[in-house]
Amino acid sequence: MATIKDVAKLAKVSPSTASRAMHDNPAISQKTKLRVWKAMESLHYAPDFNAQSLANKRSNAVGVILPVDHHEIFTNPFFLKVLRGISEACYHAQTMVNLATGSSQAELLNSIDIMVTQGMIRRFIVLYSEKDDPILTKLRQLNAQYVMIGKPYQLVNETPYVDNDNILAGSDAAQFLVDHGHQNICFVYNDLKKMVQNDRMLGYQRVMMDNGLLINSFELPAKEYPGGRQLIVQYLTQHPEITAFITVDDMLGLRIQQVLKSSTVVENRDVSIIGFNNSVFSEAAHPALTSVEIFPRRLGNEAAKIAVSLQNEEHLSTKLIVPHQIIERHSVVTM
Amino acid sequence: MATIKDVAKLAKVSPSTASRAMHDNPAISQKTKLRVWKAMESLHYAPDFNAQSLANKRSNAVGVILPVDHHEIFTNPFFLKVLRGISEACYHAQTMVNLATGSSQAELLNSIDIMVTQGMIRRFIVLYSEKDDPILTKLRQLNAQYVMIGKPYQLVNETPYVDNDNILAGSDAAQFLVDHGHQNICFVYNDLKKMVQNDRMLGYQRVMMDNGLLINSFELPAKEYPGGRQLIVQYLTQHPEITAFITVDDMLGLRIQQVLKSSTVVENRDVSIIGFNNSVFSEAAHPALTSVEIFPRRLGNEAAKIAVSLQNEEHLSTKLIVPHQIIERHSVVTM
DNA sequence: ATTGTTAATGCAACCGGTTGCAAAAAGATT
DNA sequence: AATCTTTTTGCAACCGGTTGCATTAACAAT
Repeated sequence: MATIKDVAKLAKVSPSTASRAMHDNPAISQKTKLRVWKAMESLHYAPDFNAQSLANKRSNAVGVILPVDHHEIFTNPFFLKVLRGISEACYHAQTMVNLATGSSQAELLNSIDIMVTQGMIRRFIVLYSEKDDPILTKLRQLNAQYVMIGKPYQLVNETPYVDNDNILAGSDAAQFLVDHGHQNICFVYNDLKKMVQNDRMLGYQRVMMDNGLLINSFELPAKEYPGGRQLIVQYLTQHPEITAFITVDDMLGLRIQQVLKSSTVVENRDVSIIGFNNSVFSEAAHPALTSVEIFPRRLGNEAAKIAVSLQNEEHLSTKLIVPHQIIERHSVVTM
Repeated sequence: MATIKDVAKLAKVSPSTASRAMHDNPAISQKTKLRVWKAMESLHYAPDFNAQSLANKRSNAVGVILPVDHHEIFTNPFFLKVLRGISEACYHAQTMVNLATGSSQAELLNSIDIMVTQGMIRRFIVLYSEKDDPILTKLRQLNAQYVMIGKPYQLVNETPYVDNDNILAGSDAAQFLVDHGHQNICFVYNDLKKMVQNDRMLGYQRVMMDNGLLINSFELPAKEYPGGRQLIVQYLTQHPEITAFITVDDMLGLRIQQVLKSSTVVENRDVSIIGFNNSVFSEAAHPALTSVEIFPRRLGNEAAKIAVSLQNEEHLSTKLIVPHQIIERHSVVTM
């Protein structure tokens, strides 16, 4: 591997000049810059990552923070898609991607601490947003920059983020059902601390109110996985008026669908379902699930682009809204 | 942040002694070691990651290589689970996890090159195994160490890997069907260059031959996603004798299931299905898919443990076989 | 005590970059 | 030609660790 000294030698300048030329420092004359660039080229020079981080006291890697997953549930393909998007953007930005590690919240917090204090990583992408997240407190306390995927709960204006317009998406889903003649629609969620879920619910509520319809919601807690069958049957029997569900993730929709198909108690009940995330599996379901595509890869990609451009102390709060799109399949029928 | 000089000062030794004490170098006396350790403790000292990498010319991060995904298909939750396992192990080993980036094979190759030559990352975990993979050639050429998840195609004996016994898993799946009275069983795959698929097929074949049964296989190529419906219908009509499928991934099974349920052409045909990977969605299907659980998190975890313990030039080739388990649900019926 | 051996420590250079500041070069002014 | 400005460059220190080798301390043997 060529070092900057090799470059300097070849260009007949000092290493410091080579370094400055490399960074297009205005103090260096055009002539020598060209010489240095040529030398870099011909030696296939690329700066050493660690040396640079050490000298700059700041690495140009971004940290990626996945939600801790308590119950093996959130092996949701969504995150993998997001990761692909991040990976793509970081490739083009010549930036390394570092996964925060750990399997509990405490471990994750510690991991982030290490990444910042020992690894000099100062920019993070947080792949989710939930209320009162200690991770964010930690990041702020460490003086690290971060972009979120999902709308922040606090400091909305100061935090750069990329998100779908989940309120709108929730409205659209609800409106879609209303347009198909449904009046008794239930919103199914998981954990309202997650901002996505919260926002989608808000959107749903707005449409219901605008149409003078009753609001129904049903929590199918993460802990209930993979059971929850009981809960679903119970809800269905207690609410015979419900003709449609909006589920905050396709998986919940799929579970309801399964219960509907397999439980004798609620047999022959025709219930429509619209989910979110357009997971590959919703397509394989029968009937194939109508779902809201939220373009996770794009979310990741944009988030990463923002992350790599984050300046040191500067708190510019870019926001970017990625569109969503209802993918119509067969799980919603007209009343 | 405390540096090693602060530690040295506090322990009244030179930085070199502090460094050696920290690494438990036998040249340092027990007395001073204790003094240094105490100092480290009280200053909450932890070595700077980049400085260490620079001085050692080797970082203690591991690189993670996901398969390139050509058609947005392999957003398989499998990989996310593996990642969780890796993340967990690396946390405990105080090792950073670096994702190789890029969205094409060429980009990935380049990314790996950069990680090694500029980032000094020398240990990788390759999350898949396929025949004639240029990624491996690159890794070898860069003199990097790697662990694979999945049995290597070449250099089986020299390459450390963790895998399920996929031949056995394939056999078990086939035997399971045979035990349920099936004789005409078809093996459905995606891409036989993937070693998992290849091995499972081998296992399947062995059982069929041992039982004097005919071997049938059916390729449902990745490119056909999300279509392939035609292909499935075609296969089913051309092979009326088939009563059961083994699919190399649950998703393929789910797709066949869907076709069976929704196509009038093949209506009323009772076909059993057993899949692999026990994805969350197979449970939500109707009938719930019987599937082979391969414990991806464990695979990732073990692979990471091996990766972090990989010595510099040494080619010890640990192998580790993670058990599998058939999760019996309702998609296989007795003939 | 003196010398020989071995164990324990420190000096100084190095890893590959960056940067403040002084020095040299180039250009402008008288 | 001498002096003053303004550009352009290089010296040397630094980032925070590691390590070969010389040095010193400790101990044993005579």
